[in-house]
Amino acid sequence: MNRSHASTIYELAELAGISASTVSAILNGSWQSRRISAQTAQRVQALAQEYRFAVNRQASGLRRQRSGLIGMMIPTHEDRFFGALSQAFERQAHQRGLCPLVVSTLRDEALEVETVRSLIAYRVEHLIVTGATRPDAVSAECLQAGVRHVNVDLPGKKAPSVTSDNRWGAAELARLLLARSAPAAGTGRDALCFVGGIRGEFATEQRLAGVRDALAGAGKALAEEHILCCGYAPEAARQALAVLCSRLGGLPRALLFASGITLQGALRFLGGLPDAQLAQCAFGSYDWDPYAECLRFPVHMVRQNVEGLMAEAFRAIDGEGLRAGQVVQVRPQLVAWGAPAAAPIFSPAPLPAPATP
Amino acid sequence: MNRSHASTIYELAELAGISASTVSAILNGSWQSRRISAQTAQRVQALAQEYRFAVNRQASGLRRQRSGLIGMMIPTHEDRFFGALSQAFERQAHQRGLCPLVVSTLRDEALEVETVRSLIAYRVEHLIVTGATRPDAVSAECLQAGVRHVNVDLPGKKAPSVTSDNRWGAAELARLLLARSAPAAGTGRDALCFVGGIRGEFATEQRLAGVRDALAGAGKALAEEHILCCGYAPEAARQALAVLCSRLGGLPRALLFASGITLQGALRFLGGLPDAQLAQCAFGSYDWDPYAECLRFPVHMVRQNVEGLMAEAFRAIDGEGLRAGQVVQVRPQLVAWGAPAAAPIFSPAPLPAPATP
DNA sequence: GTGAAAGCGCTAACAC
DNA sequence: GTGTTAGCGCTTTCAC
Repeated sequence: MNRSHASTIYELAELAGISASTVSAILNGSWQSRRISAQTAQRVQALAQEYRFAVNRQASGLRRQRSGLIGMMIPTHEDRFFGALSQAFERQAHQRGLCPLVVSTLRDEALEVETVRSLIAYRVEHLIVTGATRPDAVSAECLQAGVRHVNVDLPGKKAPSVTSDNRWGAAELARLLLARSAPAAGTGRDALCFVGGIRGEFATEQRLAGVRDALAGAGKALAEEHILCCGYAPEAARQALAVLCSRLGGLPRALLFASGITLQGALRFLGGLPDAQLAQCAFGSYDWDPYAECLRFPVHMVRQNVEGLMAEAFRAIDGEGLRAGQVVQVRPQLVAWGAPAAAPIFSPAPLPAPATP
Repeated sequence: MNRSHASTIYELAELAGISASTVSAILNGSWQSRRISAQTAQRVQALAQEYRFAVNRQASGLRRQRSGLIGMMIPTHEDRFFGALSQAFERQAHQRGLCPLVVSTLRDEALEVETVRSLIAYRVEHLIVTGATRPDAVSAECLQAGVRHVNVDLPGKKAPSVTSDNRWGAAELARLLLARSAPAAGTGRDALCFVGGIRGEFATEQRLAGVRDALAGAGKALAEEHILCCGYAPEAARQALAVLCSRLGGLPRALLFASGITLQGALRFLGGLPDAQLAQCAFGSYDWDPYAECLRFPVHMVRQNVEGLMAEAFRAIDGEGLRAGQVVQVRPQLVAWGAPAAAPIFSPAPLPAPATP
């Protein structure tokens, strides 16, 4: 054991002149209850520090039947919402002393199942499933393996679920869009149109319900031809919007995008339009993006409460109340364009004395 | 073993009426070389499928001395560049049959070291370290543990590194900004200013060097007072920009932002300015964001080659040539504003016959 | 206060 | 072609 690389507790024990079981107790914090002298404990800890000794978590996990891992599945890393969710997840996992495992599944059913199997093989203690296309297929795997889990964003029937209060959020946003846009009576453009998302999917249908609530409150209805659920690919959104506009003969009175990705795709089309045309439409997006606050035209947004969603998810994992199939809704925040920025307008002043270099 | 939950290969073996080692060989693919009959193999595979059996990777990892895990550290998930990098990482890890482990370290030195220790404890086979504030401290841990690793984005001395070709990219961008902006001779505003990043940090200094190259080519120099390295927090960028403008008496001729995050912060300030003022300045960002293509004002961008960076990183991990301290540069792409979008402009036409609903 | 020893679930060398 | 067996590095009961 004279190499500088003590790689097992046995080697470390030998260096310290004590037994492996004592070292083990010291390194995993159970030494107090074993009444090991503070002196030996310190000596071993110093030694471990010096050799940068890292306990083998595979071995300890195997023995203790606890991996210390917690998993999260997301559709993609390239999305602000899921990025923020990952960050909140990591923070809370860390707080509980668990090692977070974030994996993306690209909204692919087969990959979702494959991934959950892999996570189970590594014996994750819990799993948070976000935006799954088939949450119940994922749940089936978890249930078989006895892994406690929660759905976030998109709910399922076989596990507790936490979602954004889509209906409320969409209704608020739609009301705002109506208030900020002018009727275009007589033209084919006097409509609020919904773009993006997937028909039949929970979040989409809830958001549509919210839009209907808002329209009903204004004595209007949502016609089928004003619903363009083209999925979550940016290019599909661009195309759907182009078709819509050529059908209507211009932009509708208001556009509500189902997600940040949808807005992103729509911008490819909108970016090419002259300001005069853009001014005829009120834009809203169910998802928030800092850049969208500074576009050429106003976009109102709904910002999901990421920390709130994760907090509820962890509560569900702790077994606090929620049962399979139950859904907790977390209210998002309406970010009206121009309202919160409050950036002090810079007023050109006579050149002040230059600050000393 | 009459519960429906076979959780070890022993239970599965009993169900199949054969030995555990045979089951093991069948499940991990080594059965061909053990000349196990295709028949038994099929039988066991079917059984495993039926019971959704998942081999315990902690145990197999322990035994084989191979965890099957590969780690990646990133500063944050809430960033388009690192999000894209994570996605590319996952794809390539998956391709090699490794389970990807992405963890964020919030540009915090202590957290970086803590995290790498944790990953080593789980016995990751390799590690990709991106945007680390102290890559060499991370390397020290890896070297001690014998974990092969690469730095990406920010290089280190103790491991091979892969970075964006910052100097080239920044020079191209700066040249474009000069070409797209008008001199403001005689005023204090006739300057290209650099905002964001950290003085002394590799990427920042390289980008500054690129800017100097471009300026030199135009017979100009970069004055210290036009360099505002305020770190990577959006709010700091907003503030730095506000101070700069009140010092100069307006926006400078051109602004080059060190990162997407910096641009994001700057927008909080720029968003409050009237169009006339914005028109006096050319904007550029070293990082790409789809939203930024549709702002009220033109922003030119440098888009890093994420797939290329990861491909080089994996090559380095495979031990292909690179030595500790060596740096490979991957050339990014210049995205000039207005150039690539090519979104067909919608021309308002007489309302066409409505598509059948 | 500390050590010896069994076993977590798997793999691989060896035996037949 | 398949089974037996000895660990991988750790934790934990029990013994002293």
